[in-house]
Formats: sequence, structure tokens, C-alpha cells
Amino acid sequence: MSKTQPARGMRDFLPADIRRREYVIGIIKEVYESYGFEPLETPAVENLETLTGKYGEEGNQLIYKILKRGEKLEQSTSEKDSSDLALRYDLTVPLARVIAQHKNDLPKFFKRYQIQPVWRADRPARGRFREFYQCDVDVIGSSSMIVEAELCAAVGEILLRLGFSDFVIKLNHKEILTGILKAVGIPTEQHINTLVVLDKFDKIGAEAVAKELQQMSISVDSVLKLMKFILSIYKRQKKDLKDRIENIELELEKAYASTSSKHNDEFNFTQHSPEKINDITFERIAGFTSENEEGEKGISELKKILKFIKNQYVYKRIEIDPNLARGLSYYTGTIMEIVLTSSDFSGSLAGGGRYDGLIGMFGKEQIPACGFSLGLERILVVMEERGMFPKELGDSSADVLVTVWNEDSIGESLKLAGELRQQKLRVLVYPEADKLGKQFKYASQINVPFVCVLGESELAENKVTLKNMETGEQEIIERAEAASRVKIHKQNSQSKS
RNA sequence: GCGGCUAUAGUUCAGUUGGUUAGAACGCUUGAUUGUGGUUCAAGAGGUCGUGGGUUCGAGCCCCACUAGCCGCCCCA
Repeated sequence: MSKTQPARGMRDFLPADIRRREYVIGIIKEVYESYGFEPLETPAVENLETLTGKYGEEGNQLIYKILKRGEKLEQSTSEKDSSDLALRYDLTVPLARVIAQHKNDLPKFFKRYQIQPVWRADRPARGRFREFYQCDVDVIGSSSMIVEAELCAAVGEILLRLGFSDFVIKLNHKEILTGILKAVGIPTEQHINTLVVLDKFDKIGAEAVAKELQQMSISVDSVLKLMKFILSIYKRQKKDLKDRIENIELELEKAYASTSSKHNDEFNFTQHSPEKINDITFERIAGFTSENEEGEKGISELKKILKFIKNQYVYKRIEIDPNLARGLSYYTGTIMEIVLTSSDFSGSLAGGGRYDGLIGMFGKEQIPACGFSLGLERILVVMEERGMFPKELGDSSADVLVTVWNEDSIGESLKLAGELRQQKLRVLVYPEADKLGKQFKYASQINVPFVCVLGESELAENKVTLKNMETGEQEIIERAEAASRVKIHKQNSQSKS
């Protein structure tokens, strides 16, 4: 017997799974639509060259490539020319391709959402699969920070409506990162690699990051300055780790035999509002980058976002984090990520940013763009674990089950079912002339609230027996009355929940 | 890609220092109940013990490899 599991990292979705997925997707669509976003779908498969070179080195290796077909595959002489197509890796690059292709058919400002699976040849883990859905929203054609503000508001609203109360939207800016690295004296050509290492900071720790940076032949002075800055930010993010970090700081100073004075952190973060904390963060960044051009630009853009969003609920969930760096290489401005503050899930629920250069890679024209991507699977994993789904999702697929008495009466049962369906009820006919007991048992298993028995005596009198499976009550009623009974009950139980 | 743990019935798991015929619970099927589910009672079906090799008189148990799953790391939604 061949194995019945789906391929590694891929999943079958049973009806109960689909109901939960559709519940979440429904809310996402509703909110996106309410912000005026329009739906878009693109093919699962893209030309390989469309995808390569857009995601950085790590991303490139995770692309699922499709072998050439037939004769062409046999003719291919190397691994390199054996593949010309690939499964899409995200929804942003296909969008950029669509914009470059259909620019004239689309409005000047194009707001689109897209909810489709993407594929990555990654190692599966909790909340991480090889085939998974992303729910993207993007705004094409505007470089205004209004876009960022609206995206944050929309995504924040979705999470709230799903019942999340502990998320934080982290914001950073590519230019701030550039400004910091510049201020610290790291040469431009090292910036990308440095950011990759820096992104690991909270995973591998300060010492390991410092070591890796040194291996990249970045000067001790630069590394030390950089680490000090990062640590000063970390102190407010993870108060409980403050002591540990100070120890690391001391060790670092010892290790690099630095004479610079110990960072004096007189600001007590626990006593201040998120707003105040963000202000302090801005001050620190500004001070650190000595107000160089890049730092200035990044700060002013992030400040605009905060200003625009000030009257929205999500405002207090926004956290400026100059340590946030994201892997995808096409971001040019704002960088965004949503994380949960509780410790039960460490990955991000959503990520995004501004990519003003990506569309230009497909056409002559540079068009500014910015977007957010919600990770449906991660949202579902957390909601499942926290029991955040409404209980109606477990309800039955039908309102009433019609029994089958014997071979001769099958036609009558089907006719009755048709009559009930005319009344807009979801009706299931038991698919065999089984013993009544079996038919009731089945109805009970699949949670159908009513069973409509069409037996010998009912047929003779043109009546039906209607049984409420929850209460066990049953009565013999006029055939024409059955539908309205079920409907009344259905309305009552819906208004209760 | 790296490290650790695990793999026995449909599911969750027992299985003693290696010793005859591998168990339980739940689920499933059938019956008690030829016009009534959930409760109860009785019976029944279901296993090449992940795959392959090795040690041994003898392996579910010990050793090796492979595969898959879980956790951590890297990376990411």
C-alpha cells in the first residue's frame, strides 16, 4: 500500500478545517473591501526568471522549480537549463509583474488584495508549511505615507476582529538602517550582509552577532558602536532581559578592550506610554545617526505615519523598532512586521513594507508601491491553540435530514427534500433505505438539528414526523408545515448566538 | 542545512532485564431495539510493531542506516 500522507509540508483540509479557514478569510476580505481594495488572482506558476533575484540568496534556494517538459528536458545539458518555470514564492512579485504588464488597464492608484497559496521549499515547522496562504494588501502608485497608515489600520482591524488583543505592529525604515550603518562606519557594500546578521540579534545574541560581524572584517570600533546602539533599544523592548544585556555589554567592552563610557540609560521605559517610548526611540536614532541624510529621511517618514494614524485605534500598538530588518531584498522604505507579545508564538503574523523599485524591474517605469502580507496559517495556528473560533463553525452542513422508508418511497423522500429546499433550507436525504435507527444515528453524528421522517403512516396521511434532535421532541405535522417549523427554530438559535 | 526527541490498531498510548498467541481506552461494525440517535449492555472487526539491514537460539524491546513526525537553531508568513 502506498502511503496516504500528503507530500511533506502540504496539507489536506477537511471540512472542519475549511470552515475555520473560510471564517478567517471572510473577515479579511470584508475588512480589505471596506478600505476599497479590489481582488486579484495570478497563476500558481510563473516564469522562473520572473522570480529569481527578487528574494535574496536564501529566498532563491527555496523556490520550487518546475522541470522542462518532454523533449526539451531530454535536450537540457545542465541543471541550469532543465527548468524554466516555478511556483510562486510570494504574491508581491507576481503583483509587480501584473502592474508592469497591465498598467494602462489599471487605475492610477491601484489598491488590491490577493488571497492565494504560495510555495516555499522550506523545512516545515509549527505554523510553517511548504504550501501556505498569504493574504496580501498592496497600494500601487503612491509614495505618500497615507498608504502605510491605511495598511496598518486595515491589518490591525482584521486582527482585532479576529479576537487578537496582544499584537504589536513594528515599524522600521530601510533608510534608518542605512543611516545607522553609515554612522557606525560600515561601508555601503557591506550593508546587506550586515543586516542579515543583525536580523538574528534576538536569536543568537549580542556576542554571536558581534563575532559574525568581525568575521566579515568590519572594524572593532564599528561593531562596538553598533552593538551599543542595538542594546540601548533592546533595553526598553525586553525589560526582563535588561540585567542580562548589561552583562553582555560589559563582556563586550572587555572583549573589545574599549575605553568608551558605559551607556547611561536613565530613562525608565516601564513608566511611559507607547507614544512616549516611540519619541525616545526617534531621539536615539536621530542622535545616533548624527542626523545624516538617510536617518533623517527614515525618521521623518515614520513620524508621518504615526501622525496620520494618531486618531485610530491601532496607533497605540505601533512600535518603532530600529532593529527590525526583513529578509526580502526588495524593500526600499518602510519595513513592517506584526508580532504577538505573548510568548506562545514567536514568529511573525504578518510582514510587509515599501518596495518602490520592484515594479521598475519589470518595465521601464518606476512605480512606488507598499503592502502588507498576512500569514493565514500562523493566524490559524494561534487561533486554534487559543480556542478563538466561534462555536457556530462546528454546526452541521444541513438544517434537516429526510429519512428514506423503503425502496418504493425513495421518490417521495426526494420530492419532500425538494419542497424543503424550495423554502431555502439545506436538506440532506439519507442515501440508503436503511433501518431508521441508522438514519437517526447518522443525523446525530453529523449534528443535523432536525430529522424529518417520511414513513408508511406519514405517507398515507400526507404528513411528516419532525424530530428535534437536540431536545428529542417530535410531532406529526402537516407536510407543508415542516419547513416553517425548522426555519423558526433556525432563526431563534441564530439570534441567540 | 544543523542539534535533540519520537515512530506499536482508525486515534491517543501501555508493553517489565530480550522469552510462547502484542494489550488498554476511545472510535468503528453488529446485535439487544423490524418506526427513533446521544446513555447502557453484549459480541466482533481491525497490527508485515515506520522501512531496510545487523546482533542473538530467540527482537516491539539492543545496534546501524534510511524515512517520516515533533521540538530547538538558521530562515521565514
